[in-house]
Amino acid sequence: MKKKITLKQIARELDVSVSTVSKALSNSKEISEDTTKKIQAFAKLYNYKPNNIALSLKNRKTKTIGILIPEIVHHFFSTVIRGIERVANRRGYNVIVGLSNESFTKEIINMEMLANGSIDGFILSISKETLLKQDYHHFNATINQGMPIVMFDRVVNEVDCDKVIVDDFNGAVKAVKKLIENGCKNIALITTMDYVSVGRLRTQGYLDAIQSSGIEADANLILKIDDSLDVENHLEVLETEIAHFFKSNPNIDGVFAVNELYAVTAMKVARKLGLTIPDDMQVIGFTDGVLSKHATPSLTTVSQHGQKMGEQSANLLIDRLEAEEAETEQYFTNNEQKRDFIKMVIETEIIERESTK
Amino acid sequence: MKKKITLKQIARELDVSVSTVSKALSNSKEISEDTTKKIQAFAKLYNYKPNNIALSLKNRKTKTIGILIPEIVHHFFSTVIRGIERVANRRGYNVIVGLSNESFTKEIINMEMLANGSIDGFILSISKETLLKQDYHHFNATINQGMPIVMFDRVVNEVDCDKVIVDDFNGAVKAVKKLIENGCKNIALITTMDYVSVGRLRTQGYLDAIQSSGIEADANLILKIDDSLDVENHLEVLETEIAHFFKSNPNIDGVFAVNELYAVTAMKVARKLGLTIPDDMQVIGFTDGVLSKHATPSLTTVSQHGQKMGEQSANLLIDRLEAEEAETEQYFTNNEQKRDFIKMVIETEIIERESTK
DNA sequence: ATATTTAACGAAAACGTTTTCGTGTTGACA
DNA sequence: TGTCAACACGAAAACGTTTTCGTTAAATAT
Repeated sequence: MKKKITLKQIARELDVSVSTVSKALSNSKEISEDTTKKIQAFAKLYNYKPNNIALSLKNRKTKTIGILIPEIVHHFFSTVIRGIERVANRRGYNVIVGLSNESFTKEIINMEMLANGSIDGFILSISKETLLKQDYHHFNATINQGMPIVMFDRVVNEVDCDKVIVDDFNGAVKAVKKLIENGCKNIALITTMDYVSVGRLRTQGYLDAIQSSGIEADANLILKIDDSLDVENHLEVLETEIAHFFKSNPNIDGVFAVNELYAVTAMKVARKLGLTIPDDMQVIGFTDGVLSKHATPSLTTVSQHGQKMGEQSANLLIDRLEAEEAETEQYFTNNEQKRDFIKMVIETEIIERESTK
Repeated sequence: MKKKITLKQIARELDVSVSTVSKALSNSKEISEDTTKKIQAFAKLYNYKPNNIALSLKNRKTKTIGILIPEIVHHFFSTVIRGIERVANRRGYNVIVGLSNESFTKEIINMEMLANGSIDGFILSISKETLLKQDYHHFNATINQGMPIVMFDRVVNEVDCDKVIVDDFNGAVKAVKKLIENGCKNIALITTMDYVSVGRLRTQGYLDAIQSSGIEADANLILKIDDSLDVENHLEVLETEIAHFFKSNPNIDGVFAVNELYAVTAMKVARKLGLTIPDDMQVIGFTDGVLSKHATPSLTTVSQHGQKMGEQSANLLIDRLEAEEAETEQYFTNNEQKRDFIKMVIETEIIERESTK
């Protein structure tokens, strides 16, 4: 077992000082060509690689960014991570992930665990419980300690930071308008409770699209699902609720659902009730995941481009980190020329598949 | 902006030495009750938290484990991560993830990036390209540097380390036997190319189950998909290949697929060909993901318990890390009492749903 | 009164780097 | 021969901790 070699060991072995080794390895012209070659050869032979931790301590930056998300077994979030990892890696950063599991406490614990030097900045999406409590002090606290945060998807006005969101409102409008164009007269909405902002925005988009088409919104055509309960045997509850909903409103000929699970389940229930899709009922979901692509019939969805969100978030964060760095190196700190916080909106796109005409 | 406070600053402010502050905060009885209280109060007021990087450097361990997987937008892998994160967090560790994207080179780059002090050990699943090249030197190299590795799912005999695998062979056997019990006479296999070990094992299980039932294996009933190509417009290729396969073998009444995508696609194609499931054809897939659960009809699958695999992997790794630690503290190193490498097998389980009788 | 213990604290090393600032030796030049 | 660069290298500080080993003064024992 050959433990990793350090500068000190190289120095001792070659009978030079640590500083000489360090300089030689960085090709400093302070060191003679002879010794430089000798040291570099030795270093290569023993596969020397500088210790990241020591570098982090010295440079006071870790070159890693922390991701904090509610859940990882979730197509949307994993695409976002993929996007983040992609640009992070390209720009020389690592990513460390924490899962809040939708819990306020775990969110805080994770943040504190990572904020003590392990990372240079956060990219996160707020947990449901935190949104419900509306307690955002931990975000502001870490920002105040000088650690930048980028929020994506589930964001909140109470925190001042860069944000990357999808245009939930317009996405919903687009979807509902498509249903209207396709001839739907009675369009239902299947949504979540209001405290998750994205659900709320999509609901507003639905209402707006309906009303702007001269149709009168009918409260009976809106089904709100409480998903705060146990997720596992949630499925049957969901099916029976939707079944009941469809039976009480037999005139429904179009459905807009705020996520793909609701949409797919709606299709399944409709089919069981003897309806054919898209002839009797057209369905559009939000979030373009595996389910949408492989359901039968495949589902028309509003794509939110998770990977792109991740990439943008990472770029925003790293841009800010490197701006800070440049600023620090400036002698005359030109009056706190801070970049303003950016709210980036990722446009949605409708992916047409078999569930609409 | 209140930057994080350090021991040195506390010491200066309170006019004591750094050592005193450190000791007071750890409740050393070397320090008088008065000063201890004073220091602790001050530390609390300024929300002092020790810097993780400094601790890592001092202790020569980072309390974080590196995950290296081929892909994250993949239900199985994300459940594994969830499992890892769960026990890692419970046992005081963070996780840092790298994605190889099924590429040999990215796998190496990621390993080298993390192996230089950033983590204490690896949990990984080998990329397809690496399996194809059969070049495992980078794994052995990092192991030789004293960094423990746990491999899961896609493992390989050439590397000596702890491994967590699912019983692919028996899982396949179980699935095929169930099809036989259910009356299937001509059972097809849809699988991948052989170089991914799990695919090979599942294929062997299929063959074994068929033969042990007295049926003669028919090479025509095996469809091998080459998934090394572009994944995105892979779907249509997949569908046409399966359609062609089904048409040339109209007698097929049972299908075992080595992953859920193949299984769901098979169902879709079968349906288009006018077959009803499970009456005309029964289908069982491997890997219990979202697709299986929400397909119509829902898919009977062999569950590989990804989260459990993750949990076991993390426990194996951390156990080894802490064993090493204990060993280091021992004065009389009792003759390299190393724990042998463990190969843990996670039993599969058949989840019965609508695609079988 | 002297010796010894104890209490309470500080100095310094160590973890592995990088970088600034010497310092000694050489050679060139006046 | 004396002065000064240039060259090649080393010492030390710094990043933020923890821990070992003093050190001083007071308290106790003899």
